[in-house]
Amino acid sequence: MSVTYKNIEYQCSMELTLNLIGGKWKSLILWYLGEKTMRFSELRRALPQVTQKMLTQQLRELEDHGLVNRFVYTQIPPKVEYSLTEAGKSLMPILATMCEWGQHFASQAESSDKKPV
Amino acid sequence: MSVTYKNIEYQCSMELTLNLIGGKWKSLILWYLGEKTMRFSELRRALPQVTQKMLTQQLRELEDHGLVNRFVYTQIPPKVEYSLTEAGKSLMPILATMCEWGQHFASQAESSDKKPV
DNA sequence: CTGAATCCTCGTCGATACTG
DNA sequence: CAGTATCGACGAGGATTCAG
Repeated sequence: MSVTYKNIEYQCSMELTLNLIGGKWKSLILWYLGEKTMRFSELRRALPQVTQKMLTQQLRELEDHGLVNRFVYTQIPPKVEYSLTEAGKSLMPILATMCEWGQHFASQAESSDKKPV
Repeated sequence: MSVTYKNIEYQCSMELTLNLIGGKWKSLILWYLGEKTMRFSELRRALPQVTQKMLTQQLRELEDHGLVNRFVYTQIPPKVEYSLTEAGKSLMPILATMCEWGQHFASQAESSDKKPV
């Protein structure tokens, strides 16, 4: 039942998965990278509400967990491209399912929230 | 693309889903309740590492989000049973998939982490 | 352009004590 | 049994500045 990753033990492997994608912006980052490889500045434009610090941090963690590839072009000005690893790609169906579920849930909630006035 | 729930707007409905199940102990609680209805004290025993405060808090949130039913037996001593709503049950396949993915991911990582000494 | 480093705030969570 | 209330520690995360 329990799983260990990076010296951290989880009661259930589901917890591990949530930890990998549950970062504040990770799911969105993965989602964008799922469509195409992106440069750092592209991601910044795509996610304006994410501070640079957080974007860098989340990308580092994703890279560290082997979900994202970081490719540096050694040149001036610097250019860095991010893309999904195979592990990252294998996550996409889950994210897609969560996307659908969330949409359905929200529309259900909306109709039941609309109490008669 | 964006979704609103409880007056909070998410860029993607996937974020909403993560918010609903991403609480520190929510996934585990849902997982247990997925197998059977449980009393508060049963959950406590099943999740010893969760403080009573957190357990109550997470259950309240799950209930508030319509994922968990709370049924109070009006008696002395008190008895409260928690179970999944239909929405909560519909979440189980996602949790199961995350469980499998996490397990697979961990075993992959393990083999590649074992660097030759 | 892509980052690292610092400071500071604010929410989360654990520990503890109390209640119907 | 099933909570609520309060306090304090801790860390995530934002704003800003500096660097290669």
